[in-house]
Formats: sequence, C-alpha cells, structure tokens
Amino acid sequence: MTSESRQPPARRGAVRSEAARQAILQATAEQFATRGYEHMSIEGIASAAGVGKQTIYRWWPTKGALVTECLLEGRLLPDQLTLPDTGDVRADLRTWIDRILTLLDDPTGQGLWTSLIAAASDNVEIGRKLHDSLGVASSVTQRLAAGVEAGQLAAGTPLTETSEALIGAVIVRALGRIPARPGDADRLLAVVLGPEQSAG
Amino acid sequence: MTSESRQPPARRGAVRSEAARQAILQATAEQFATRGYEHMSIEGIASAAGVGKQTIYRWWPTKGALVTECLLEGRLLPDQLTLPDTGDVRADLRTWIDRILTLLDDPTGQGLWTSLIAAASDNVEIGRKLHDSLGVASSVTQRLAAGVEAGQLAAGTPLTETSEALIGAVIVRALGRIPARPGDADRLLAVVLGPEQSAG
Amino acid sequence: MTSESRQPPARRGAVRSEAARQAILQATAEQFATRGYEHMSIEGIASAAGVGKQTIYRWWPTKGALVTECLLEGRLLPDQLTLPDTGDVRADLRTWIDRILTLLDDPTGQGLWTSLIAAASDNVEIGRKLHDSLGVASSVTQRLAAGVEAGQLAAGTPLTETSEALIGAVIVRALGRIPARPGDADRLLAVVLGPEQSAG
Amino acid sequence: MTSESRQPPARRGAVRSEAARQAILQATAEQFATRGYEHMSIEGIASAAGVGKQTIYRWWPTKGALVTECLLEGRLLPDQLTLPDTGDVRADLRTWIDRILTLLDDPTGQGLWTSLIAAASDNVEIGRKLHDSLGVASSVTQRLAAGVEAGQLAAGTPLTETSEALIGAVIVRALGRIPARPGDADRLLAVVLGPEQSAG
DNA sequence: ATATAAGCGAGACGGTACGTCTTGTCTTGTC
DNA sequence: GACAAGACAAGACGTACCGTCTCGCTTATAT
Repeated sequence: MTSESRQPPARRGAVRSEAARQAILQATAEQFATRGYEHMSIEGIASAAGVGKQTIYRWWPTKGALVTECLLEGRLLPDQLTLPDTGDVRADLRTWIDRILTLLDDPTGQGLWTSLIAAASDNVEIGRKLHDSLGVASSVTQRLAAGVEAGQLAAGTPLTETSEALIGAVIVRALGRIPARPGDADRLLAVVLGPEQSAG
Repeated sequence: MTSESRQPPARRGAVRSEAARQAILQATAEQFATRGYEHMSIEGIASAAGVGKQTIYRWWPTKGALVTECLLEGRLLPDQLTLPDTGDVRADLRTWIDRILTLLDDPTGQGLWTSLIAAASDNVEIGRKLHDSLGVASSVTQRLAAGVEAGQLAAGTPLTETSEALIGAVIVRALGRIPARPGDADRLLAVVLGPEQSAG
Repeated sequence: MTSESRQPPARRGAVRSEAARQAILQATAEQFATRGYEHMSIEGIASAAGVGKQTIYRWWPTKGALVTECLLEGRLLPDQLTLPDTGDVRADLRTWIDRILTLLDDPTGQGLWTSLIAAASDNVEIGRKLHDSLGVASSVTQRLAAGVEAGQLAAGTPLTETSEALIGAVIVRALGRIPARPGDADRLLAVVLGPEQSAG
Repeated sequence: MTSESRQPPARRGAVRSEAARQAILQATAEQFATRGYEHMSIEGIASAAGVGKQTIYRWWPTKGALVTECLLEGRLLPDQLTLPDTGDVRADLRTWIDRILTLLDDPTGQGLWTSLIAAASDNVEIGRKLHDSLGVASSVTQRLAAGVEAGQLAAGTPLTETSEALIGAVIVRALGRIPARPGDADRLLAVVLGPEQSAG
C-alpha cells in the first residue's frame, strides 16, 4: 500500500497561480528595498504586482510572513553576503565581514539591513530566521566548527556565542549607521576569535 | 560689557508648557512599552496625555524623535540595566548580561528590546543613540578601559569592537527571542574577553 | 444585433452599497436640519451613518455635492412646501407663501431655509438647483403659465421674473428672520401679480 | 454742569488701538472678497493684519460680527451699488438693478454677493442688516415712498413688500449664478412696479 | 457536457491613524 | 491694560492603508 493510495477527495477549482506568487514576492522585495519594512504597504505591493489584495491575504497572513518568504528565497539579500569558503576560516570571515560593513556605507545597503532588523523585531518568525539562518546556525557556525576541527581555532570555542557576537557586532553597527573603517573586520575577529597567531 | 548684555529681542508669547511635555513623554513611554514602537500612535499618545495632537507635532517632528527623547531621559529602560560597578569588570559584565538575558525571557522585557531595536532601525537618531549611549561609548567601554588599566583585561583589547560584540550578541538573541540558559553570560564573556584566568 | 450587444468591458469589483448611500443621505439630511450647512461635519455624518469617511469621499467630492443630492431627493424640504393646485393660481400661491412664511417663524424651519441659502451661496450646483427647481423653473413658473392661459393673470406677464420676485421676497425675509404678519402673502401677491381683481 | 463732568471711574491702562481696528477691518474685507465668508479664517485675518488673535476676539465675538462691522462701514460693497437719485424713481431703480446684475457676471462680484448671503444666513445680525439697510428700510424704500408721493408710482403700493421683491429677485439670481441678459431690469420692474406708463 | 468550486483582478466597505489647519482661550513680556 | 506673539486642548479636514467582503471571470476537477 503506497502512501499515495489513500488520497483526499482531490479538491476542485483553479489551482494557485505561480505567476501571481512570483509577482507578489518580486514586488515585496522591491518595496522592502525601496521603502523599508515599516513603510511598505500591502496595497502598494498588490498594485505593483498587478494583483488583488485578497490574493495576498489568501496566502500570507501578515506582512511579516511575506517578507519571511522573500528572505528564505534569497530575494532580500545580495549574493555577495554568503560566507565564502577558501579553506581558511579566519580569512573567509574577514572577507565576509568586510563586505557587510562596506555594504553598510551605501544608503541602499543600510536600508536593507535596518529594514531586515525592523522586520525581525516586528515578527518573531523573521527574528528566528535571522538568528538561525542568516549565520548563527548554518554557514557561520558550521565554518567555525570546521575551523575548530582543523585546528585553526582554539578547541572549546563556544560556537553559538561566537556566531552571535560576530553577527551582533555587525547589527549594532548597522543600527548606529557607523561607517566602515579599515581594519574593522580584523579588530572584530581579534576580539571574538582571539588574536591572530602569527609566526610561531 | 559682558556677553550677556547684548540679548536677543527676547521672544514674546507663552512659554512651552513643561506639564504638557512631561505628560507626553510619560504617555509615550507607556505606549512604547505596551504596544511597541511600530504600533503605538501619536493620536493615542495625545489622548492619553490629555494633550492636543498639535502640541506633539509642534515640538517633535516624528515618532522617532519622541522616542529618542524618552530614551535620553531614561524613561524607556529600567534602572537595573545600568552596568554595576563592584571593581571587578568581568563580574560586573556577567551580572549585567545576565540581567538583560533574563529580562528577555519575560514578554514585556522582550517587547521593550525589540521595540527599541525597531525604533533604532526606523530612526537614525535612535540608532546612533543606542550605539553611543546604551553601552558602546559610555558605561561599557569606560569600564573596559578601566579593566585594561587595572590589568584585569588584556592590554591592547580593542574597546569599541569589544563593546559592539557584547551588545550585539544580546541584540541578536533578542531578535531571535532566544530563552536564556545558565552559563550564557559566561560563555559570551569567554568568547569576547578571552577565557577566564582561574587560579594561577 | 442591437446596439446594446457590444457592452463596455463590464466593470469588476464589488458594486456600490445602496444601504451605505441611503444611510449617508439620511444622516446628511439630519445634520443639515440640526446643525446647519456650515456647521455640519463630514466626520459627524460618517459616524452617524455608521460608515467610513472614505465611503463618503469616494462618491461625493464635497459637502455641497452631498447636500445637493439630498435636495434632489427631496430629503431637505418638507412636503408641505410643494405648491398646491386647486385651479385658482392666486389662491394657491397665497396658501403656499403663507405656509413658507409661517415655517420661518419656527427656529427649525428658519434654520432649514438659512442653511439652504448658505449651501446655495457656497455651492454653485446647489444655487442652480435652488433657482431651477425649488420653484422658478418647475412648479411656480408652470402654474403662472397656466394662470396666464386661463386668463387669471395678465397676458404678457414675464414668468421668470415673477417667480424670481416671489421666491426672492421669501428668501429676503428668511435672511432677515422677519416674523410673519397677517396679510403678508396678500400684499406680496398684490405687488408681484398686480392688485386682485375683485367683483367684476 | 456739562455732560462730561460726571465721569465713570476712569478706566486705567492703554486705550483701544485704532490702527489695529482699521487693519483688522481692512484684512477682513480683503479675505471676505478673496476667500468668501465661509472659508475665511480669523487666524488669516490676524496674520494679514499683523495683529494678535486675541485683539480680534477682544472686540468682536464672532466672525459674523466682524463682517457686520465691515458691512456697516461700507467696506464690503462697492460705491456703485448705492441707489442713484435723478428724480425719476423708475429710471434710478433700473440703473441700480442693472449695475447689480452686471456685477454678478464677474466672478469677483458674484463671490461678493454669495459671501454676503452666506454671512446673512449664518448670522442673524448680518441678515437683519441686509434686510434693513442694504435696501429695504433705507434707500430703496425711501425712494419708493418718494415715488408714490410724486405720483410716479401707484398710491397704496406696499413699500416693504415691493423692496423685498426687488432685492429678493436679485438675490435669487445671485444664488443661481444667472448671467444678466438685456431687459432683465425692465422686466423685473414691470413685474414689481407694474407696466411702465408710456405715453398716456 | 455540465455542474461545482476554488483562484483571480478589481474594488467597495467600516475603520484607524496620519499630519495639517483652525477655533477660541490662556500666558508672557512690551509698550 | 491693550497689544503681538504664540502655546494650548479640541476637533475636523482629506488621505493612506488596514483586513474583510463582494463581484464577475477564469480554470479545473467530479459527476
């Protein structure tokens, strides 16, 4: 007996329109970047997407859910924000943090971050997502674990706390709209991972 | 002839009402705690303060400015959030972080933090204030400097980055609504200040 | 194939709510009578009608338009203000003018008239309507024409000017809040239609 | 003993500023002509007159009172609106009505009249003034009386009603924004004063 | 084939809040 | 004590969105 054999009565009626879904997510990402999480409107998204409001409300309960889905689909954050992997954990983290801090100097990038943070504070789901996936759980923590294993980082380093401190520092700077200065990434890594072991 | 002798034409008209100002800030702080930054309304504040809307708009251009002033007057954050000072920097920081993390377990405290973060992302001023005064510039950094001087912390510790990492970690946890677990503060301090020098 | 077969694209979306329209006109008429044209508020009407303000603004551009529609639907003026028709033009006009002048002694009736006049001076549409339909074009002028034809009035009487003089006299008295005295209607008719042809 | 000898307790303090009074009345007349009775604001008058609002409220209870005083001082109506006096009552009235009807073709003149009417319907005082002084009591009625005495008008003409009908007809046309046509004044006079006695 | 049902675009609805404007009163300091 | 300036509580203005609810159409099974 396969799992497909006992099917539900197979609902009638039109099926969800993928075109509408795409248009909505697209418009959401644009409004998010343009107006920011707080100041974007469902009505604006609907109209920009050429879609009835109800089509949004049918599938997403809140603005937060809409943004979450955009976030999960990678429509909100530029590709350059993924942690690179060259084998050298410390160098990769430095590159990554540098990119983020540089992004913060540009008003658009700044708006993106602050909007993301606003979304996270308004919406538990997004907050959780940010904590879990933007770095803490996945990429960053994994690379840290790999770094410990490879002997590049001190054994016994508390991974979660290290990730939190790194991401957190970046967020604090985003909120403060602090412009990047040379060496920022280095200093931050020195604080969080300990001073660099140079030559012996 | 003193510099006071040449006074400006001495403006006429009624002077700003301190009573109204107090009532407004009071009501703002309450609404901030109750409904959160995003969902509090100027109209609600005016009505709660027994004040005309115009009296608010006359003195504060935006909701953000209103909240900033509350923040500066210490109406938003409970007293227990000031960094204690027993002489032992590390112990003081542990106590302080513990208190914050504990506060985050309570929905009210959580709302307070997330609202503050939302305010900071919406409003440059608040963001800067948060970065400068909630800890980075003043109390935390000063204590860190004192700690370095007293030999309790490693010489050459980058103070700003250390503060940012500490506060940032807390903010990340606030956004993720992560419940506090025993030892959190210790682990965080181990990461940021380096492992504790026990016995010898 | 008739000309109706090629219809316009048949607009979609919910249709205008007749219930809301009725409630709004009803509330408007009440506020008009109670508070007068100048001192009635859209907000008050909306709230009395149990309707969102936008529903009013969606369909009527101004307070004046709202009142005009009430006027056209006969919601503003009591029924007794229609010109009676017994066959004797002069007697009918006397009855009619008497009724109006009497109405003006009562504060409510006075407010009704002055409000109507205020509305007419504020709003071209209403002014035109008042001139055309309250009497000049329709009932009064028609009865005058009939009177001329029946030989009850002098041939060559300028109908428009006669109507205007009659209505105008009433309006002037309304504006002056002049109390009615016996014989007023008679004297006015004597002036405008000429002295009554008694006996012969 | 002169009438000045028994003075009241002789109030102290500054005396009413005639300059302020003039500036206020001037500004009122301008706003009345420009924006109309309903849409002019005390605040606007105060600011245009370079005067504190309180100075207005100190001396006039309402907007209506302010306008009344302007009316009485002849600041609202142009000079050409005084009834001429050549000895021939009928000709004088024709000239006068012609002027008024012509004035109504110009938007400014129209606004003036409709504003005046609006003021009269809002404000009993103004209404009475309009009824009494714009024509009924003073100039028009007096000339009519003179005309009767001189045998130019039929004896027994009810003066008040005749005035009311004349002024009223003009007001009705103002409210209807009816453009003037040649012969209007003649026809109106024919209706109200009876047909012209030509050659007979 | 034909009912039946869901999705869709459009958009009206009852509301809440916005930020502005005006009202009439009160207060301050000058003349 | 009148005045210019201007703050104040109150509240209406007209606009923008909210989230819900009809409409009339277009798909898709299910009979």
